Amino acid sequence: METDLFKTRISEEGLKATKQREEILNIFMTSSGHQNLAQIYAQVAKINPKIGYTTVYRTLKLLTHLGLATQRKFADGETRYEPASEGSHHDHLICLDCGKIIEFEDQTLETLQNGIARRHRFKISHHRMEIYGCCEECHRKKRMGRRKS
Amino acid sequence: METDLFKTRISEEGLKATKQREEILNIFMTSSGHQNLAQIYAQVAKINPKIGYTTVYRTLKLLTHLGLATQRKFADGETRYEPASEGSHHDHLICLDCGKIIEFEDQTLETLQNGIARRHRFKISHHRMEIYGCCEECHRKKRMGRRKS
DNA sequence: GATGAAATTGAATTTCAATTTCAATATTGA
DNA sequence: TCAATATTGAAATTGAAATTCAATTTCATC
Repeated sequence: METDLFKTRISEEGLKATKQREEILNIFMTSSGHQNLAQIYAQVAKINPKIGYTTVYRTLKLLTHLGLATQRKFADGETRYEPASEGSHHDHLICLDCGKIIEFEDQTLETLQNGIARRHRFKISHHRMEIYGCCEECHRKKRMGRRKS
Repeated sequence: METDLFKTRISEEGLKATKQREEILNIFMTSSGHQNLAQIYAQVAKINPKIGYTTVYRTLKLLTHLGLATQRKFADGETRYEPASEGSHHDHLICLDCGKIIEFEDQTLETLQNGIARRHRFKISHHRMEIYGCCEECHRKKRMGRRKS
């Protein structure tokens, strides 16, 4: 379980492993990813309603700091979190109709960005690539709808 | 001047061309781009302090709707605007040290995203690619600083 | 140029997520 | 166990974005 890594990392930082943090960690790590705070809090509250919103907020911030979570901001401006264990680097396809977020990895993209950076004498820290549009499912639904009318 | 296109577009939409809008448009179109509302408002206020923050806010929203401005949200979450006339499509290199935003265009990237979308049976509307890191200037400064100490 | 319906303005307010405060409580090492 | 220190969670605060509404302006028509 991630709990061990969590305990190690947390004591390395001189912080304390609490019931709440472990509970939030477990729920979060087994969650589907790309959730906003309200969604994560809702999951936590279902299991332990005594844990406050603030604690969930601070724990996600902590997990991000510890490298166990990744914070994402897509075009809608909401802050979302995903467990950091999922394939170290990937980008996203985002459906504008249903909000579905699909992850993808592309080695060519990584190579390409190196070239772009080199041309501008820019030292890369990280990048972000998002493709917005319509997912297969929504596209199919649209076609169906058109046919019916 | 863009004012003519603005007047055309605005009457097409059944809206009205006002002094404030024209003034904001002129200031914005000749600005350096990638500014947030507060920065644009500050520029406007310097020239005409009677124009309210709200009007600047609504005018930028309007210009975006008319296709004369583009709204951008980078990782810091701030909403920025750039005149839409600048090369129709481009992406950004963002310096984490000085905040500089460099635009780039890359045809290979466009081709690449088409492939990614096709593999996921995804219909592209648009994309966003940002590379974060350190610009040449800041990198040089860092090296200098290190040498001195 | 005058008129009035409709749109716009701008100060103030509201919204809402993100963040901070602070007193009560829990954790950890000695 | 104890004390030092960190954490919790309700409530308050912040700040950008968005809305409200009375006063004002625009513009097509006369």
